[in-house]
Amino acid sequence: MNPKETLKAHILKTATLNDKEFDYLFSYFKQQSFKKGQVVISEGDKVDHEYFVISGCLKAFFINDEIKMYILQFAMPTWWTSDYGALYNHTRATISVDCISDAEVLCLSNDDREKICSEIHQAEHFFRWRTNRGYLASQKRLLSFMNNDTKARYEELLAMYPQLYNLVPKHLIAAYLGVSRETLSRLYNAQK
Amino acid sequence: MNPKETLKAHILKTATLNDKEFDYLFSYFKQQSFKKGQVVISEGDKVDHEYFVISGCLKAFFINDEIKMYILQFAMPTWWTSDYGALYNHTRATISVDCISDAEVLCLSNDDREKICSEIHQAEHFFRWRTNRGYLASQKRLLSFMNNDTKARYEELLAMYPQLYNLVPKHLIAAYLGVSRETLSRLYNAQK
DNA sequence: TGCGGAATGTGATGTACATCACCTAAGTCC
DNA sequence: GGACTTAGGTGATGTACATCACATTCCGCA
Repeated sequence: MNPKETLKAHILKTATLNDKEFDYLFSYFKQQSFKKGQVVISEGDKVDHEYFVISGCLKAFFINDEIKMYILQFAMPTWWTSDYGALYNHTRATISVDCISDAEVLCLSNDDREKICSEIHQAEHFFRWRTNRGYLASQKRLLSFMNNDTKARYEELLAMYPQLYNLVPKHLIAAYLGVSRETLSRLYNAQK
Repeated sequence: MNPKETLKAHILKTATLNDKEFDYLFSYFKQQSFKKGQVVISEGDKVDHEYFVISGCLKAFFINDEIKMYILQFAMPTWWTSDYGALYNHTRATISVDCISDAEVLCLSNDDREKICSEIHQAEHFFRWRTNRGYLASQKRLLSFMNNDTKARYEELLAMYPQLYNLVPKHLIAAYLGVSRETLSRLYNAQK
């Protein structure tokens, strides 16, 4: 499926737009290609776009003072990613985004999103529901963090996204789970 | 400030509604009073309302298999609370909500919210931004969980909401931080 | 094709936290 | 106002994880 059809199918799941409206909306998106390892948003950047993933896999991550990385999100096809804190509050990026594999994305500016949302009620409806799903996912992950040990969270992650096992190096999985790579290694190499 | 004015001021911060539109929107809210300890949503309930806090403090929490409680949110005046997962997906409550103190709330059904959102574009706009803020807060808390130790998270919480220190028993603070009450007690009673 | 860096495995050791057990003080209810 | 419950403090002990150190394997690239 091409980028336009992918986005269309994605949006029509939650909003009702006719072809003309969708074409108008789509005209604000720019397609971009990235190579594996390429940086999309770097800490300190001015952030004014968000990204809809067509193919490949990106990661959104935070690096703390001790140069330790925590991954907030693996962004797979049909997922959206950016530093939303910086995007909405017009502050510099604290979250970085880069590419785990070659990737195709559709890119939309914050201003254009707000313009579309104010012009097309159903577009605003779509973005409300998209954020909603993100909120629920984040809350679920928070609960899992408090309630489950590392092993349970690891199995939960792989059950939800089996592709990650082959696609993503283990030290990045560890950075998503919030444990050291050594601990993760010991976990799934335990004899028992 | 009375409930109606409180809600109005809250909504007008992010949306543009004239008096007639706001009065119409407000007509869907029902006012409710709760006593300290009273239960608003109990695990297993059918959930069809969300709650806007006028006064007092509620908590939204999860209880795991070992009867350990984790607090997702302390809901203070002008905050919204519910089991949003259950509310949006029409499933039974896994999150419970009850009152830490006597409380006044305005209550809105899921159906009515969706009706209002489809009728008034600016209402949809408001609810998009509300969810947005929730999403960003949740993501921030997730990062804090991965990056900071308990002491730092405790100080972060009290710096952000100083009222909690007197309003909320310490074992509930511990349940919010995701540590045992013993650990929290030792933390701030340490001599050094 | 072979070199250098990245990814991964594994042992030794330290530490933050949980858990259990028990104690005291402060509500709260008939 | 005494009895019972709830909040909170503190010691002893166990454990899941981090950290450091080093070995090994993999893999892109000049």
